Amino acid sequence: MSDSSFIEIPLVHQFSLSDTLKSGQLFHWESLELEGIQGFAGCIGNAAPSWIAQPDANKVVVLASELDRTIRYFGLDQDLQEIHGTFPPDDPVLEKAMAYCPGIRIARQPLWECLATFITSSLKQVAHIRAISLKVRSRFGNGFELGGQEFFAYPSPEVMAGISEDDLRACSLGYRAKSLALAGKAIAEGSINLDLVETTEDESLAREELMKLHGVGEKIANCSLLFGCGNWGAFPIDVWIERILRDQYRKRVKGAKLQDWAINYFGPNAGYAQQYLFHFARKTL
DNA sequence: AGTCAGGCAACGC
DNA sequence: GCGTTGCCTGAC
Repeated sequence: MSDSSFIEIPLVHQFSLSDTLKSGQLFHWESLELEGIQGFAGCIGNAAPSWIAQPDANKVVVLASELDRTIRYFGLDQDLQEIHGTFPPDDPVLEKAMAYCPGIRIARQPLWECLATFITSSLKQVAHIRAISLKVRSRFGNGFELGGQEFFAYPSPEVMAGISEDDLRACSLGYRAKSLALAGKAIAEGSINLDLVETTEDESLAREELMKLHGVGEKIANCSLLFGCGNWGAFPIDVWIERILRDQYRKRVKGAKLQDWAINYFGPNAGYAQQYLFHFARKTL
């Protein structure tokens, strides 16, 4: 591979590849050194693997062949100032969280692999989610070679629909195997329409469509909207966010009431604010 | 050995 | 509507 296969991306705003990869939205990127540069590689959708590295804070390089895909996926084209401008003013907790990890971006994952991965995340820790993702990809997804390592795309809904629940259970999925198998079938046969979820302007319609799936509740639906549909207004509440809203923001309510408060308080990019709070809470509290 | 995780559905009230 | 309980698995 020649030097010309890399392209350096001009950074307009702060970016931290490492924080973004560790912020609980992406679970399949693996460290890979190419031509002496330490980076990370992974498949985006069904395409050949992408690779990205950040040799120093202001320098990001990617594979030229996957340039546009990688920029879009990691949100390197996003206008952070505009997003931050919609956050509530004078919020010391959010300011502290943003100062802790100012380079986090919300990725734009292909919706199906995002949804499927979060279906498998229920009541699991990050290391488990990574292990499950790797097993599902390597057993059932298309394989590619890059830099002497093998990488796998996430199996399509059609492929997933053809896998038995027992074969999925062999990927350490436990009771989540049923949900994943059913989701593949529902999407492959068209009873759940992911194109609608992705394109509709009606957020509640999109959320309801996702929640028709067995194993998809409020939290996983919101993760899919936020990380898979670019809907930065969606605000997933997991135990970490619930904890920080309770302890730092002194909110005593739960469930739908907490959700309503957060959407209203954090504004149109509430989900983006959530990502800073989440990473901050998980790493420091 | 028991407990507990980045949730959900089913069931009880 | 609200609160409780079981669920696969792996890590401590």
